[in-house]
Amino acid sequence: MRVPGIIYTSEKLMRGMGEDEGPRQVANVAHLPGIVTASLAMPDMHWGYGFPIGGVAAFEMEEGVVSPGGVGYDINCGCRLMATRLQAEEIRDRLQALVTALFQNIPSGLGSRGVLKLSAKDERQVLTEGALWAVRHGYGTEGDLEMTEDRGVMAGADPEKVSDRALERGKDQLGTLGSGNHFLEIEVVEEIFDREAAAVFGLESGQICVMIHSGSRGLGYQVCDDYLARMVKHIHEIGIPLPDRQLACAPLNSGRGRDYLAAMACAANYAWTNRQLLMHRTREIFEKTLGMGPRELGMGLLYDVCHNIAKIETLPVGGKDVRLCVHRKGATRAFPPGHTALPPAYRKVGQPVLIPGDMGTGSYVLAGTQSAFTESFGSTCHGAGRVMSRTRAVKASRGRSIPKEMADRGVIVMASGKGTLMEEIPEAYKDLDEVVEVVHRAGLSKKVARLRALGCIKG
DNA sequence: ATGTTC
Repeated sequence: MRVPGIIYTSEKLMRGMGEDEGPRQVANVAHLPGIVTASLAMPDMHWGYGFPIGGVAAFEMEEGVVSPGGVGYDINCGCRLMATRLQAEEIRDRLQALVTALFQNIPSGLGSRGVLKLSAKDERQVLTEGALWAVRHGYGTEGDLEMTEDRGVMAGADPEKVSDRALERGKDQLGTLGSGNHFLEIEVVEEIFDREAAAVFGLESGQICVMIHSGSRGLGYQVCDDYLARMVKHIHEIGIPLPDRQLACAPLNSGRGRDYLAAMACAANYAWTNRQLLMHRTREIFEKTLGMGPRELGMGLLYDVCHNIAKIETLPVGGKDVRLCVHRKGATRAFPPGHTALPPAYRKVGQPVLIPGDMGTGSYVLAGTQSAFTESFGSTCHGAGRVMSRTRAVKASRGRSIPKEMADRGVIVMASGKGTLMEEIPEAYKDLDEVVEVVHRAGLSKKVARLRALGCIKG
């Protein structure tokens, strides 16, 4: 190991990890060339492809590497939260109608196709412009871009570096939710922990919000797969033996490294466009179902932030500002108060951090901190994190009616695939409250509000 | 996460 491994966790969460390979993977990552300070993991960490999910690793630009496994298969998987002007009691009687309408009008599930069929030219524009493409075509407003991390566009995207197969998979999946842990959820603000930050973010108790958790769909998957294959082929050129082939990577200053970053940026832009379209459709569905106008409904974007990405960022290392390639795989950016990357409206309190829970549980809104900036490369956790494999979860769900169990917990869940619900049972995940408590106490982000799920659509 | 191994 070139640097230490550091896991932010609690005794309870660590015990729950059992034989999980995550901690070993934290150590494996610490072998990579150019890694800076430490290989980190957040309390929601668990086994992933090469790098642990919930992992953070930063590499210096000259000697360092970029690794597709350090980003994950779902490039720019992330969350966006919309804050409505509605109070929970106003929509109690319309909740089922809303969930049904969302389920019927938002394509979800494995291989789902969207309403849009992109021309080759439009798809290239999506890949370079990101969420701006959606806004230019009438799906949302300039204000939405203001509240999206990096305004919903990553620089350096080059569609020439994206394979024909990835382009093919992407052309009809825009505006689709996907499968697995992805969801669109109607939630109510249940508890406020930080009144000042909540007020700045426009959150109040009893308020209805909508959380969208989705990513870059088949296109991002294909980009990851293509570049893993290419990097594994040249793995010997790294010059040192790697503890795991799944750590396949390329020097940041190599052709392969630059090509991956250019293709990854395309997938990131696709994901931001996707969440922008999902949000626009959600606004239309709320308006139609409730018979209300946009003014009355609110439904402004509170924030959109990704949790699977590699980004070139300037961060303090040993008291000096250094340009680094920060890999966040199942980890969320959590930039501090005053940082220029934040929308001016939020600069006083820090970046909104959106933490999706497991199915039907709800979400947290946190705020980024100065300690995250100096300690964890401006990063915090990304969710509850699996504690059970998908296959184990399916086994544990046999003979049960998951929708009924969710209904008994007071959450309406509609899903296109029965298998997904079985994989996503709450007991397959860690305790979200415990995960958030760890990052809060460690100072990596501070609790602002907890939202409880009311209705949820899934793949 | 993923047209769940073209």
